[in-house]
Amino acid sequence: MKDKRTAILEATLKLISERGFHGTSMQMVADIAKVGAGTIYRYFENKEDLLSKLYVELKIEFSEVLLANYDSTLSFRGRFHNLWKNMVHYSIDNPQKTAYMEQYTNSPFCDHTMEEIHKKYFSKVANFINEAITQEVIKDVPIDIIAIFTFETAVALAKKHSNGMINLNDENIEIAVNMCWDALKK
Amino acid sequence: MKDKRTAILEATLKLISERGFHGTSMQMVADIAKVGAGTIYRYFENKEDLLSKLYVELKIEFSEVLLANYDSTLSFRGRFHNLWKNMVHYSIDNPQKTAYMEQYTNSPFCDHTMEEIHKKYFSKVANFINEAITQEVIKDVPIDIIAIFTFETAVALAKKHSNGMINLNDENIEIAVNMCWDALKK
DNA sequence: TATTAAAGAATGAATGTTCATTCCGAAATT
DNA sequence: AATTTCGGAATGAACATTCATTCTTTAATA
Repeated sequence: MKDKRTAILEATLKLISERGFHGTSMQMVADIAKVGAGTIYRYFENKEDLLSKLYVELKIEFSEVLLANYDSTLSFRGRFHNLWKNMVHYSIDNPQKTAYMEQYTNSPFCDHTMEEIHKKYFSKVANFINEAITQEVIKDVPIDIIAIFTFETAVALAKKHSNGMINLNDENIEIAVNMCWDALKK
Repeated sequence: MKDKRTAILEATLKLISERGFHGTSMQMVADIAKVGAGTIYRYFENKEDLLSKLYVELKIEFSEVLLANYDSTLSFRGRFHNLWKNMVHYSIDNPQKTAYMEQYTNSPFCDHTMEEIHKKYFSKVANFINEAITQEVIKDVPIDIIAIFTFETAVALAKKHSNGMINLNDENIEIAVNMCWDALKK
């Protein structure tokens, strides 16, 4: 039988991605997780702790996906294409996780504590970018600006796809990744 | 003395941008607006209605800012630069409004009703983009993809600036708008 | 048997909303 | 001009409900 902590996290993800923070009570989480309400407090300090732990776990998973097929024999452009497409495919395939992360990021829950988490888990991606800058393959621009053009566009595209507002088929993904690369390349 | 409806909207903006939906009660709004709690319900059906009306008003204001200095004698590139910079400057100068809109967009409050609102108020911007596509100045790509590369990057940059995570000085803005144009141009 | 885990009813604080009442300016009446 | 009447805007205490969290009891485990 599934571990209760995991069941609680999965229930939280499902409920909050569909109904938002304000629309999700601890009782609902307990019901969906098929767990007593009090049990949640054996695994998490309180609601805020639960939300924050879930966010961090999702971000770590996300950061690992990005470099899943990293291949240093490829050109920077090739590696970037892989990384970017990984991001889009993950976001499309996991709409609830994407919605949750976006919601959390834009809430006051997400304080400056999270910056360190981001720095820590995305350090390899940062190294890759910095290397590309050093080798004058992409523009010499503050890395946070590069990150925005890379991450935000991919996630936003996937969100709009999940909303049914655009159709992100392979052709459109190819178009988009090339637009992104055009923005970055020297 | 300031009109009460406006006072309520301003209080809501301030509180929710700082404390989020869940952290803002109607009583708090009433206190900040210096209004009785019941008075809110003379102007808005309920909390959801208040949040939605505020969002629509902000979006309309935003859409008007974009084309404030529209000048059809300029090149497409020139017009795009103006539009994009308007967006960034507005987002930087109005961090609370930006935070509120982002929070609302990523919440389940924001349903498909809002799509029509967006379509309506951003139609002039859409016309501009479509014209640029027709004249083969920018890539022939679904307009929603263009929109994401334009809007999301600008707003995300401004948000990170307001967080203190990057410093969006004039130089960086110039860099960023050029990156954006590189993504779009044919 | 002793210890830990789980459950879910109980609790008290907080929330959105309502509604009986007050207030205020303008019109009507004297 | 002075007084009364009137309408609706504004109020905020009161209400039912919901919520996060705690507590007590029961079950499982070693």
